[in-house]
Amino acid sequence: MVETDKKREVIIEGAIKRFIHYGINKTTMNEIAEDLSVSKPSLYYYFPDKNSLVLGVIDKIFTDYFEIVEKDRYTDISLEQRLAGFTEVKHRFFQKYYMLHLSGGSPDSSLNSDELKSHFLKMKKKNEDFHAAIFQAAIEKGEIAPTDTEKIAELYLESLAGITSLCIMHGNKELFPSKKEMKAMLEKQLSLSKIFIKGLQ
Amino acid sequence: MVETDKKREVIIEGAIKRFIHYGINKTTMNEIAEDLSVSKPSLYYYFPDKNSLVLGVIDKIFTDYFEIVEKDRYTDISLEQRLAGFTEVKHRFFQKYYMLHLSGGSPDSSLNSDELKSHFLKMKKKNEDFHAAIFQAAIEKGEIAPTDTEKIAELYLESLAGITSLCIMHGNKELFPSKKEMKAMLEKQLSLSKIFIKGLQ
DNA sequence: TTTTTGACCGTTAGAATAAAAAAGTCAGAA
DNA sequence: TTCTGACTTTTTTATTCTAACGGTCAAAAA
Repeated sequence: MVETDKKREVIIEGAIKRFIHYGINKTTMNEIAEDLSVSKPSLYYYFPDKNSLVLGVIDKIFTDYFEIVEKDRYTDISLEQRLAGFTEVKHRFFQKYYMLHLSGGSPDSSLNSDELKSHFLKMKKKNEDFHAAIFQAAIEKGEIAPTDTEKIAELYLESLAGITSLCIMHGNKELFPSKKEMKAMLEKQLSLSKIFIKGLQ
Repeated sequence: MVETDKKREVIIEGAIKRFIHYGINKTTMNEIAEDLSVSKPSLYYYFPDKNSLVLGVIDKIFTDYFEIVEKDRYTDISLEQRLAGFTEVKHRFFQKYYMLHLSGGSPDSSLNSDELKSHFLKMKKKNEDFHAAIFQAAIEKGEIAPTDTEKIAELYLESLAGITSLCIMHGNKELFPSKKEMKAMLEKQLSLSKIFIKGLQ
């Protein structure tokens, strides 16, 4: 039913608005329903439970992310430029969806259910595969030396994610990292990315 | 009074034994006193409060750490070997003192007081300076290209620390990361360290 | 038949309180 | 000067309670 999918989309977008501002745990199904001027049971007609809705939200966010990075996949730029671009995209998403605590290490971890965690790991794997393909292409172009692209992609992404993780934790107990911290974080990630690529040559 | 310092040392070592097993927050001053067969007020004679004792403990741990790495400072080995050695030392300390949650990002963060945090930052700075000097020496030897050693040292250490941080968080809610996770973490750090150095050449 | 809803139920997260245990103090003994 | 038993104050933990939340259902609306 295409009509059903449309409504699901509307609900997901409504949920995202709340989630971005208040976080997943502080957003109730009632609030989402009221925002959309429908009753709570309507929500439950389209999503069996809150977890499913959260899953839909996360899936949408990742779909959006992959859509953007896929666009850049076959552009003719250097590996360094490409990865810098991806880093910036990730950074934008990190900022926009910060309240959803998708980067893990959240104080009130929103992703408690095994279902969500497993889906999250799937997305992580997809991203690793995507980056592995990027590295593979770079090898074929002679930009970097041949290596185990899967391992390198994982290491590369975890190194950058680790810096994000540190930023979240060292955040002085504020709800939101400051603009300054955010900027410093991005710069560190770009520097590291640059050095990392050079180290692969 | 040298006798006083000796006693302080004994108390610190007793505290460490408890801290290693139960963590800082789950260790009481009474327990430390009983272990040493003294009364609680005796402890308070040598340390004005628990924070001071914790500070003493942390200071001792860092002193031990720096003592080890300083030894390797002027040995005639490659930068890669040297940093790999340091990484392994850090890893040993991380494992040994895991329950103290010195790497931050602890669920029950032991380091709440500003005094402790500031001391911790001092140790971090000292470690950064130490590594900056290592990088400087490597530049002078022609092992790596000239750069801003302070920035690079910070980035290098944070990259490795980030991996530790991810390891702690993704730890499946167990009290202790498994041997397997620990090994994987160390290997990632060594790989990253290697690539990082190569990227500095 | 598909979609929507008001009214309802069981569970849970959070506030409030009480009880326990911990940190920290002090007069005085060794 | 160093140490202790007995004490007070503060913090942590356990408990209770309640409001709010997630989720359901019979029935109405489309």
